[in-house]
Amino acid sequence: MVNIKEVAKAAGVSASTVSRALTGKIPVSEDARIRVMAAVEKMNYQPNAFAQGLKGGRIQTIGLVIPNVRSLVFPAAIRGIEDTAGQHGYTVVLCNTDENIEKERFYIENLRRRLIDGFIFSTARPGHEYLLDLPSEGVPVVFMIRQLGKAINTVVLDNEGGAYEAIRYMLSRGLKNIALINGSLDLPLYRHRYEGYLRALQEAGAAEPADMVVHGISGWDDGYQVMKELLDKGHRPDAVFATSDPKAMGIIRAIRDIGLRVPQDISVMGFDNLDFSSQIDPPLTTVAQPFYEMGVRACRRLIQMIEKGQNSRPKVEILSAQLVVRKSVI
Amino acid sequence: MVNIKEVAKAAGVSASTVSRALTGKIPVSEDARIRVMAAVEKMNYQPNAFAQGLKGGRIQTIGLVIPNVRSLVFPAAIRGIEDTAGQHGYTVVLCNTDENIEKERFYIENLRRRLIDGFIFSTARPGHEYLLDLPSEGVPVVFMIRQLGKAINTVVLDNEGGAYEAIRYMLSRGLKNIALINGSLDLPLYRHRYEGYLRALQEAGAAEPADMVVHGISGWDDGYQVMKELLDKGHRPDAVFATSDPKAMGIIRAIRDIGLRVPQDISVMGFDNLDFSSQIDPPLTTVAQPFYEMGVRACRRLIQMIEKGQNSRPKVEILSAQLVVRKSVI
DNA sequence: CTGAAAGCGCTTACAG
DNA sequence: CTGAAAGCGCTTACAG
Repeated sequence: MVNIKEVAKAAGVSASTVSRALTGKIPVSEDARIRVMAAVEKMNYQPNAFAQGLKGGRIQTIGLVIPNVRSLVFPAAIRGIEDTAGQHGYTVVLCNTDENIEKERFYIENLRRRLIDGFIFSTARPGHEYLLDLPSEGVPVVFMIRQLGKAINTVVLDNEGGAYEAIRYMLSRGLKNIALINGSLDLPLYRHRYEGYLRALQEAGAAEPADMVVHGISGWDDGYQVMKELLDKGHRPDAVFATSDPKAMGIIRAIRDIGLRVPQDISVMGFDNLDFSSQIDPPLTTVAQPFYEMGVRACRRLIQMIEKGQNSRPKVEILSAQLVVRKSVI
Repeated sequence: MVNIKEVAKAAGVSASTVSRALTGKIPVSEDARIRVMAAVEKMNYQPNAFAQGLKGGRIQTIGLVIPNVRSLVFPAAIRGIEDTAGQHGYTVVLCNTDENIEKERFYIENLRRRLIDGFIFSTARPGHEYLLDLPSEGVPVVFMIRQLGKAINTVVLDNEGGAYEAIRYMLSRGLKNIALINGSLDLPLYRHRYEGYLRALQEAGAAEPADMVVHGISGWDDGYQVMKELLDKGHRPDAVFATSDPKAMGIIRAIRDIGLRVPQDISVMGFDNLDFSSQIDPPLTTVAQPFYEMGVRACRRLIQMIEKGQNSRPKVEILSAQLVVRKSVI
């Protein structure tokens, strides 16, 4: 590959001038600039990123740390990040941690060694407080989807509001006895969905049906299992609020397995609006998360921190959820 | 971050010796090695990857170029790649091209500038023949899922065999009139599935039902649309072979929309075995692709090429498909 | 086996 | 505005 000296020679200037013309921070005569640009163009010169990185410059790479790409919530967010990164000339390194703190630490060390410019984490949760120290070590960090305190720039959903609207809608449809099948309360996002559920119930003067409120459920198999147990115990809620679309899918299967219909006998509300949630039977009524947009915002914020520095107080950006009415709620 | 000189000082040796002790290619006295290792450990020294890269070493990063992470076939393959890469100390840069050749070229240039060690492409298709030149420019390349000739190391599915088995199974269930709703014949993988379909039909002495064979269909919306048209025209196949699970989902919706049942009235066979294909109603009978395994193999091969060089002829590795019987075929 | 030195390809303070 | 030089942190051929 052609280097800066060859370009300098071709343009009839010094390497310094080529560098200055290219970075654009230090003034260069118009004449020199034109000759350099012509040579760069002609020779298809691309500065060596290692040399630039070694000089303490940015390498224009960000690390994206998530639990698992196979979890259906992440692909859209990844696209948002990657598209935005690409527009700014950045590249994205993908890391899956499986919620495993060892893997997470490994990736952080490994990536810092490469002097990654910054990180986006979707792995924040209790036990991962050491992530909060990264900024003080000079590493720009943004949290996305999941949060952990307020000391880090964060982009999340209004989980409380989304759940609240979902329950309000179900109540408005005449549904009264609404079970909740929720994820782990370790994660604020599930805690907030629970709080939204409770608020809507309270406002309607309804009591929490405590024996039909289950936390710590994840994915369709778990969802199927817990719903089956509820049904086996004789519970017959009017509706179930599943705080993720996969759980909703398992729940629908369990309901049908005992010969009941969705939504005629039991309504099911999901949460996420995954790409295929419109395709299942019945098409899922659910709360949409703007995953792509979250990715875009998280990435923009990170790049801004990388390029302009963190000059203001960290901000927790909360995006609105949106109810998507389809056919799984009566 | 601590650099090699500080480690050298602490260990009472020269930087050269530290480097040699660490890389391990050039002999170092046992005594020196121990002192170096102790200092490295104590100071938590990590060599600067830029400096190493600048010296012409490997940067231990591979570029993964796919059409779109949101396409449900990729996440599992990505995990296979990333897990394997991680085991070897490699990091994965993810690039989405949306089948757009400009984006693809942009990424290739951008990544080569960073001296990526090699590429895995899932974007091979007619029009992308320039990818075939990469190896001659010294860039290790592996194709995964999609192939383009035989000049590149490739990991793909036995698409012909998978389709053949699917049709054989349907025939064995007494299904005769089997429609085909297929993807674009531009891609060898769909061409091969078509060939498998034809072979099974021929062997059974059945003719190709030409007016119920449609190519160029992609995704559930397309699948829904084309099935609806077929049905509207009065076609009533015994079964439909959809060459992807998303197409199968759209097809099932279309069948139900006109009041027919799956599989009692029309059976539907998918292809892919996506994570959620067991969860839909009816649970999808389909042909499983070992996506994770394909990722593992592709990544292993690439790392081998990076570290050992391409010393043998390129190989096209063909993995077996497996029929997964569930409930959408009678 | 070991150290001093050169050099990878940039950027930037220094001197003009 | 411009060039020569230093230096980022490594690795490795060179000399011993």
